Amino acid sequence: MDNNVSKTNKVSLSIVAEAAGVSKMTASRVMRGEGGYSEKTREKVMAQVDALGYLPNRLAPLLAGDTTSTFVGVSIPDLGNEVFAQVLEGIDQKLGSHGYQTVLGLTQHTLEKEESWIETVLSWQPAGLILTGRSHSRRALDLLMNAGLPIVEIWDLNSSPLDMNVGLAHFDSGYEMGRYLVRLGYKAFGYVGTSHDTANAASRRLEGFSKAVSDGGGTLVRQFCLHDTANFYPGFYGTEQLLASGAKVECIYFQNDSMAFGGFQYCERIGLSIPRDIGIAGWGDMPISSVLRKRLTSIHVPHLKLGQAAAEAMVSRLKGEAVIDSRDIGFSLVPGQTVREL
Amino acid sequence: MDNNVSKTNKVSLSIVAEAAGVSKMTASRVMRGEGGYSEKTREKVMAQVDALGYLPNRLAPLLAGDTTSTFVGVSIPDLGNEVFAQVLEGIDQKLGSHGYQTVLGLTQHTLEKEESWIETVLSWQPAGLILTGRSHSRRALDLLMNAGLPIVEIWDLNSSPLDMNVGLAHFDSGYEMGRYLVRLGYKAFGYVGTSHDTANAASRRLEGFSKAVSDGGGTLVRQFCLHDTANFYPGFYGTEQLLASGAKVECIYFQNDSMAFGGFQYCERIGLSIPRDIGIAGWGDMPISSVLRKRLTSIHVPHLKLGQAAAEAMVSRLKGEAVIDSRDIGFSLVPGQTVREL
DNA sequence: TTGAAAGCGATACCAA
DNA sequence: TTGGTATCGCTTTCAA
Repeated sequence: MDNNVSKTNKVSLSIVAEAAGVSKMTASRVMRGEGGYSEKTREKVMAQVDALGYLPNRLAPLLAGDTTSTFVGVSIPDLGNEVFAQVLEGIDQKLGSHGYQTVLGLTQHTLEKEESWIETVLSWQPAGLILTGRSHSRRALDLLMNAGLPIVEIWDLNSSPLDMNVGLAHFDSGYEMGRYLVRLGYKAFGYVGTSHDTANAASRRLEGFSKAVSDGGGTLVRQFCLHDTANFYPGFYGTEQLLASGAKVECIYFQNDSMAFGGFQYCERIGLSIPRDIGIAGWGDMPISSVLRKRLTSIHVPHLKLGQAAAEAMVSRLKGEAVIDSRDIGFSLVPGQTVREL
Repeated sequence: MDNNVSKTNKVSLSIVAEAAGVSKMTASRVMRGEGGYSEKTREKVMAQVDALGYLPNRLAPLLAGDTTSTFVGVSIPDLGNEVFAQVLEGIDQKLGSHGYQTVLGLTQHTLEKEESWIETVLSWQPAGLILTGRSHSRRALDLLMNAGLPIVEIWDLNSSPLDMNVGLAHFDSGYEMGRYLVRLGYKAFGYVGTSHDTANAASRRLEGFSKAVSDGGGTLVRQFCLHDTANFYPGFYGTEQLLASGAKVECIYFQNDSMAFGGFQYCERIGLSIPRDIGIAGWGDMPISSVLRKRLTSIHVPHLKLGQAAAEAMVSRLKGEAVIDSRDIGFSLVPGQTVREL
């Protein structure tokens, strides 16, 4: 009378056990291969596993609280910015190689989206969380504290992380670029970037840059922050706006290389020669730079490695190994050919 | 750093209920706001929810089988190819706006990784799966059949999808480009792409292109498939190899615009003028094209929309609404300025 | 080497 | 408007 043909052809462990003529427990032991059964039993069970296409339900042991889950929540601002795509790729690669899966959350740079994503993902009992950025909403912080699971905050270097931290000193990278450009003799600068919340890493780069410029006696004449993704076209368009504003700038600092390339293209389009007429500096040392005749003056950051290091920190912690709380992934200046020489 | 959290301060519904002096069921009703309780009771319960920082465990109702989960597995080949990053962004945006979350799987273009990811993700009872590509390993197919949940296969247009399908006719898009270029008078072609499994969409574009070329009396003189990501540098390097091989080509067809731009840069580097000396055609009408003085001759594909449409199909199905099994997202030829004129 | 029973957290169902 | 009980799939604990 009982057609086990219910709409979901769920094959559970007890069905397998029954078919194999053993108890649930025995079947469970065989599945986990932890010993305590005869070879003959193993064969009987495995035969049914294959025949029925049994796939364990990992939610059950998780509920029972014996195990910790194998997925890690990862929040990323957006994927239109190639830099974040690379970080995510690094995270997922490394997580995957250790048997963990990525649950993605795109926050679009807003703390509200991050908060609601955190709430949802937490309700699934993830093993841990990897979050981009150091600032979180009040409620998100409460949730995170309460959850008490491993957290890696990436991107920014953070002297007082929630838990673990992998990132780089954005302010310093901006400062170094500013100092470099001032030393080359530039005095009047422009900036083109995108604007999200004010507390993001790009703003901190700009702060560092700005400080270096004023420390060196130069001026940040004008800055344009567009409401857009930090990609090619906004760089192009932002540069158009900057130059059209009448600001006299000798060199433009961009949020990243994609935007810098967009700006580069705009400058050449209107007949400016680079670096003769105007200097261009980016950030990230992104892939496009490798094919340009004039390599972009930029800051090299190992994005993929940053993601991998974050995932490694998470995995180590989950395995109960010792983990360095904070890791500086570093950066280095790439002189390039888009600014004048000394 | 204190790990007073290791014991997981599990606040369960019964703890909340007890603290509020009501039964689990009453507390449950309040949490779900489905009515059937007094205002006073609601207040008592919510006060404890706040005080204890209670967060529901979504795994429990899932286990009981009453609900279907709110996460969708999404497999993507890689994120180094901007095109896929956009598709993923479209998927996650749309999924998120309907309360679903993305569980990411990067397959690195291998069926084996896809298979093992499918197995893992299935064991968490996802609501559905969105898979890139039409080909799956034998075992993956078995798993998918057995799971019996909604599946959207994206990227390729597929006349016999496992379930639902959102994509475009890659062969046709290659054919259209080939025909266009032949009509412009080109006879000898080269191709530069990346090689993964042979059954992927890019190969189908190449097949279509190749057919159009021979139909039009032209020749595909040489093709280079690199083991790399379809990004700028491989396009640059592949073009170098192609031209160094001594093949006489008048026009090069690339796997996508990123590679095409890399090739463009190589050609100009060695003094070739485009399109005077050699023609360049890409695919995808990717963001970089918007800032180039000479827009790339390409095929426009609405990547973000493709991702969104896939997520919409999934959500509709999950809501029990009628869904068109197969959706052609379309493409259109972008003439550009990197090939000769008629 | 095997099995029976309890329990994880939440909800459906039925009772009061 | 409330609460008790069974249940989902699996593992732990304790017995045989």
